[in-house]
Amino acid sequence: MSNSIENAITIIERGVADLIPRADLLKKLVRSAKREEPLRIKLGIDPSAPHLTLGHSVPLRKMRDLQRLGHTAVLVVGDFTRLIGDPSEKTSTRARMSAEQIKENLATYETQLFKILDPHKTEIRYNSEWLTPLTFTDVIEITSKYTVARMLERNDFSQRFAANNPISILEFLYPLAQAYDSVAIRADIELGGTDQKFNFLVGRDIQRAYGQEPQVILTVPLLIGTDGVHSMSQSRGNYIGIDEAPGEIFGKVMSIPDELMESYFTYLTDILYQEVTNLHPRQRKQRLAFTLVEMYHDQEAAQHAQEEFDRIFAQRNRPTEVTQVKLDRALLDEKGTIWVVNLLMATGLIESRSAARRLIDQRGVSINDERITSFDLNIQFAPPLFIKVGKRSFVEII
RNA sequence: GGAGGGGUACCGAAGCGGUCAAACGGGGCGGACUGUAAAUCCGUUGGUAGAUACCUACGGGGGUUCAAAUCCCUCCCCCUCCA
Repeated sequence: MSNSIENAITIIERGVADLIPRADLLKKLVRSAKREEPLRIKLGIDPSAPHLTLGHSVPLRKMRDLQRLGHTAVLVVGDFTRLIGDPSEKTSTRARMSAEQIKENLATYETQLFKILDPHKTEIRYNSEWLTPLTFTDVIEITSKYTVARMLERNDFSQRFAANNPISILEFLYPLAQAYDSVAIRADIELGGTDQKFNFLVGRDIQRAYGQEPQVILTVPLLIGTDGVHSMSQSRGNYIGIDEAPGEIFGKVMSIPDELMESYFTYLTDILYQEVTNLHPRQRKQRLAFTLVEMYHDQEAAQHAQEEFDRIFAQRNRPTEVTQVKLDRALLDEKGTIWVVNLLMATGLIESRSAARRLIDQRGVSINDERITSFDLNIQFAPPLFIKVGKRSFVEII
């Protein structure tokens, strides 16, 4: 075996959870090298939320590795499946979406995708392209190639079946549809999170049934979100978007539980965790935050974000830049004063007057660095008024 | 087709005529402590009200009652068992 193939395998295997079967990958790599034909690597993209998160970046970074080895990324957008939704899914994560919604989300995807991927080696395909034209006859043919028993091999299904929880027929169709995607794009490798393993395996079988060589399965671990408990997702709100502002990314990273640092370093950066274990946990996390901001913005932004962070949270100073909100002068009385509650509402940071009162009661509000202790208070309006709500929200009223 | 169980706030789950804006747990938010970490402790978690009052809320609609999340009717939805 040539050095370059060996080298490629090493790169591909780094940070991977499953590689099934390894021998097939080898075979494909060798053939690809010999024929100078790039492998087609499939990665499913779910258009259900507008941002790409650090969670998505895990398989995307793996994809980038593969691109660097010369292979082609084929991103399959599940627009068809999204249009249909899933009746048995109560978490609403699989709710039906309109074509417009999907389109809107997708519009924001490309620039985000190409922060990681090489656009010249990327194909973006929509599965409605080949799924929509299928007839019922076609669908029946596909279903005839798989059995219920095999479907029930999926953990999720078998558990629900055993617990007498409903499984809709449609859910059986999803893995088949996804498998058919692999047929349609002639995938050599399918890449994704470990939760996709079963679907990927179905893909192999269906490809075989259609006379294709089965794809190799490459899964990466699911990244735990900022809450330290559940995998990162936008519906859960425990995510960090790669298109978020530098300060946001930095702050969110600093708030992740320490236990997450190793996986974040390993799956999100090129830094080896062993290189940073000697640092104080706070320094280590700071390094992580800095690196991630640098990756998705630039070094200057990272520097700035770090300084701001220290300024606000370590030294408890005001941030250098604060959102400014112009006060509607009609809210002022003849004496030029304004009721605190109204002032807080003007910041746009608070949902209701009741919430504003609560916040004041809980000593969570300060104006010009002075803590407000009563909501029965009129403030002399001498702009700018610097208002702090909670630990991390600042507004300047002008 | 038949029998039964259920739909309560962000989630889970009590309540089953008044004392219910609704116990309890989780989550969220605020405060203390800190490394905006974790853990811990305290508070808070419908809206309006310059606050002891009002309005909207317990699947939808209608009714009984001085009074309903709680009783009745009806509709919708979910689950289980039998066929």
